[in-house]
Amino acid sequence: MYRIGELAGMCEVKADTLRFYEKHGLLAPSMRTDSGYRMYTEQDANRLRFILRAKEVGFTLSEITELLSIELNKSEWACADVKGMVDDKLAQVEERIAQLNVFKTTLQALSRACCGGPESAEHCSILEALESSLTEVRCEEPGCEHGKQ
Amino acid sequence: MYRIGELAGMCEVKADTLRFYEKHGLLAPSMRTDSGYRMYTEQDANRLRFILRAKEVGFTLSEITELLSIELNKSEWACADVKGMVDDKLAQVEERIAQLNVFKTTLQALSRACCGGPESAEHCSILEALESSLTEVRCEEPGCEHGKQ
DNA sequence: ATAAACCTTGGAGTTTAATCCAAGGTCAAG
DNA sequence: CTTGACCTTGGATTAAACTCCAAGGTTTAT
Ligand SMILES: [Zn+2]
Ligand SMILES: [Zn+2]
Ligand SMILES: [Zn+2]
Ligand SMILES: [Zn+2]
Repeated sequence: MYRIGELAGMCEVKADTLRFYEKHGLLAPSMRTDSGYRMYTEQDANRLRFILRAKEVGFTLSEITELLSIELNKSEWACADVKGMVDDKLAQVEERIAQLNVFKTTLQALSRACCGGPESAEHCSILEALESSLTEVRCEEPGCEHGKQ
Repeated sequence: MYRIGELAGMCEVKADTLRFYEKHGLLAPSMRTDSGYRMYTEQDANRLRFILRAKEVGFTLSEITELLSIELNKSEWACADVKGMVDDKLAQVEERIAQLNVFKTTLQALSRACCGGPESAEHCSILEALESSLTEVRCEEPGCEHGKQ
């Protein structure tokens, strides 16, 4: 049996986080002492580890709530349900990666187009691209060939 | 000159968003009518387009505020300053992509390990992995070979 | 002259995942 | 029997970027 601070220390979260999880229905201690202290069992600790592992994979707390409700009633759910959640999350992650790759490509083009020198940004091709269009990225600084064919 | 709704429609944002940008110092209309209506000039519209392009690249509004302050005082800044911001953002984006790739890899392993069939999730390898460790991903369903060497 | 479509303001709500605070109660050591 | 470390509660705050609302004023067209 662990007090809140012990369990928190063990799992490298803050006690506040455990209270937060309790308030949001993810993890309640199995007991309280007579004086009201939360006492977590080993089973509670395992539940917390489940939560933290699911977070590592990118599930939100509300998705984890769903996962937990499956987990403690496994026989009423099919593999398909569980795998569906994983695949949905995978699709979300992939979509976000794709969007970030668009950002990345544009940022790389902007970076390449600017000489990054100490001269005035008056003709900085990054600013000019943002002013007019992200598709035209060329450095106009005299003597600077960045971004030019 | 555009009324707020016109400019919003033109740039495919909501009028509320323009009021929000004004409250946060990103974009104020150059004039008001006698009755208090916001009137945006073509220059204001260009500033909005600048903001929206910067958002497309993944800058936050507070970064865009900084970018705008450079943009309207270009001569006091160097190319290095501007490129520095782009490169910082690029590094952030790359870091986030790397984290998401970790999620993705683990999710793929989880997905591969589960048969996704209609049978009970009692022995679902996804749940088991979350219960014990993300590194052990194997399907224990009788007859199911997913995730097994 | 009246209805529809637009605009104004201030303020509250949304989402996510905590984090922090104040005022007070509990427990073990010395 | 008093410190100090720990615990309790409820409620406020954070960041980000909107989004919505109510109550009322303005414009424009019919
Ligand atoms: Zn240059
Ligand atoms: Zn430059
Ligand atoms: Zn299976
Ligand atoms: Zn399964």
